[in-house]
Amino acid sequence: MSWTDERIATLKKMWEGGSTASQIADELGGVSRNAVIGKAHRLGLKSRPSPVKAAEKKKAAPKPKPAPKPVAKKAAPRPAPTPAPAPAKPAAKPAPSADAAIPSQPLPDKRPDLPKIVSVGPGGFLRQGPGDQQPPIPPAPPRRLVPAKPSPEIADKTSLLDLSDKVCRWPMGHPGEPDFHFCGEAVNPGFPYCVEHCGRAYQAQLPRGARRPPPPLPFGGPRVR
DNA sequence: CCCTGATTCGC
DNA sequence: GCGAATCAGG
Repeated sequence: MSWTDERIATLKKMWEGGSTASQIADELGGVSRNAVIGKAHRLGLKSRPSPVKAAEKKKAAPKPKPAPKPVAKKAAPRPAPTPAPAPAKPAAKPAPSADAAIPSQPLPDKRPDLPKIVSVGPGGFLRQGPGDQQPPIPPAPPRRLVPAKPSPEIADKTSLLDLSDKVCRWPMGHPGEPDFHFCGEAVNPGFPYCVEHCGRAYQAQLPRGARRPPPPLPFGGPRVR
């Protein structure tokens, strides 16, 4: 297996999305977890909450004066850009007598700060049937759209990075090919594909013997692994 | 043990 | 450049 643009794109996307190297490797197929990590490093991607590095201790890193302010600011005192300190504690909390002490709920400080789940199907499209497709997907990753537009050739094509739940995810061409992209048409509401490709994806089962020529599967068939 | 990512090093 | 082997923390 070689690192094609598409595979690298997927690697980057998933890596930055928080997927583990194992997940990425499994998704890409044909590569090991180590290969993914190695590639990620070579690409300049790095770190992220790594269990091993998390235990990094601070040693002799004296940085008491973080005041490298090269910009000589004139008489324009900044109006406190970063206030918002935690409400510490209001000195004295007037306890209402010795009774009627309504025990404030401990409130288990739950923070929905879950890691983004990046679930990319084989080839980068999300599979779902007409019947079962609803809640799980919406959490559209608040991915930040970056100026990543490397390939001018496919500038007007729908790339893996352009997929959303509003555009047709039908793959055009094959992953690995330089012009591989996705349909990108407006989806048939409720489906991951546009009307035309829904017709391709969801075909009524015909009686035996009356089969039509093989409907082209995405990518030309399931991946062999 | 399992998992994780980091690093090394022969290819 | 690649990735298995190895290392090291959780």
